[in-house]
Amino acid sequence: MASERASTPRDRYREQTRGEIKAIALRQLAEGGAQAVALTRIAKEVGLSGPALYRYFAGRDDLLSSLIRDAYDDAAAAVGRAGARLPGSPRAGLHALADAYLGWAAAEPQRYLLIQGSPVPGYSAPPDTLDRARAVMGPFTEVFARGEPRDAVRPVVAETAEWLRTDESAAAWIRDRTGLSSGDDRAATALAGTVLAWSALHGTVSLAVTGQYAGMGHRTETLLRAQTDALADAFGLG
Amino acid sequence: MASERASTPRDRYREQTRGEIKAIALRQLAEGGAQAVALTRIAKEVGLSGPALYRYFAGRDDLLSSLIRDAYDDAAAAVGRAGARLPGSPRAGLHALADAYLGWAAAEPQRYLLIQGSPVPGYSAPPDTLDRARAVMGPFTEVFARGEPRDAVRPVVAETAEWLRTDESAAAWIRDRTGLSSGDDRAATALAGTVLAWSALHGTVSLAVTGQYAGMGHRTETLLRAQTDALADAFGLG
DNA sequence: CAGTGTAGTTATAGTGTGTAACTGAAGCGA
DNA sequence: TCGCTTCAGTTACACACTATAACTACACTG
Repeated sequence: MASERASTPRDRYREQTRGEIKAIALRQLAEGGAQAVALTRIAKEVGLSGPALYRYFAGRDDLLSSLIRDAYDDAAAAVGRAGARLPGSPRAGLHALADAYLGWAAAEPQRYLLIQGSPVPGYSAPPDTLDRARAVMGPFTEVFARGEPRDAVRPVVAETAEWLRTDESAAAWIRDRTGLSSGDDRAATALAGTVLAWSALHGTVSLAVTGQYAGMGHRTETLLRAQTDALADAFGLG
Repeated sequence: MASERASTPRDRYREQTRGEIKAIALRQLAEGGAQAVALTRIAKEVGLSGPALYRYFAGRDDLLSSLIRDAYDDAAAAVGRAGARLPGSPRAGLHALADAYLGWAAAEPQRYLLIQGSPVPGYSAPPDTLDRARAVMGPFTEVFARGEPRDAVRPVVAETAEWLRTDESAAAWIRDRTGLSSGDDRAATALAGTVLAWSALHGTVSLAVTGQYAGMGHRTETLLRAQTDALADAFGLG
């Protein structure tokens, strides 16, 4: 995470302090959500006095952005690990990826909410967020590339094909992940499935993580499995 | 909303001031999200000085709770209006309800996030929230009561049936809405479909409302239609 | 060894929630 | 009508948090 190529002792010390600050911030995040990450209390804990933290982070937003980047990378790694050993059938692959996604979110609820929860107005995401968000969902493209869209999702595939025709960045991403050119129908299918999977996952996972299924007799895994199975049916995944 | 049966002039005055405060809070909410609702700035605007607001609301949480209650009622009314004139086919009915849900959320994004966004840790929802949340989704039960679950969603229906057997409050709710007894398979189908619809709607609508589809070539309506069509297929809605 | 950059300090400003103690007037019963 | 109570509203204050400014002291570099 923190580049260990720090040359001078000063740089090393700096990196170490930055790391300590982030570690405490991460704990505060886990305990009370983003809202609970407070520079003053971090400073007290790390043994510095208030404004000293501004030597290490430009401000609270900068610190949160750093946590957000790490969270995206961590989530992408978790989903990526599942993607690296996908089972043969696309449907089983989709389930494996969805389980990995839910598993990470359930293990790190506040970090999930940090990247997927409702953004606080006033906070603007760092520009590299799009790439990182794509990285999380990347493995899903490979699964849906093998789909054969049914009626329910055909309008989305059509819209996605149109999008791929005009957005070079999205086309390049799909090409890198699947090797499919933006003219290929399968590219649009892959991307459409990924977006729909993201939407479905987000719905169930965020409700689960915020405890809104509490008091209902549902296991989150069962709900998620139903969503992904319905999606797999809609994409004709075998 | 505000009971107009206030007897004494004092009560009337009080209700009026409460209304003014809520109106300003609502505007601040619309402009900057829940985080932007600040008692001090409300006080300045209404011409009072700070602590005076505590005569009208026990605190910031109390004011937000009041806005939350109103938002639930408003959302329930919007979905309920669609539910009152449902078309013949259950699938068309599901689409109409989903459109009404999305329509309300898109028209009032910050109020939608207030009730469905990630809750701020530290804030605890008022106890009558469950009833209000149920009221929003109520019309969906009638649509799914006519479903015939396919493989993808059968495990959820089974879990729901078990839940209905043990939770009298949930059973009573379904009975009131659909007239189905908790032993009836259709009761479990209705409730399972509603929970899955809630999850799918929440996923797509909250991503749309927080602008996370921006830059993608998707219309939210198309994505939502695909989700609901897939769900309709999974429940065999004609 | 002089000069520079940087980690750290205190002081201060600003914004927000919330409590305490007081003031003054409206409402009300005898 | 007098006097008590209730309540809207005030100022003063405590506390938490973000952030900037101005200063100090040390370490590194030429």
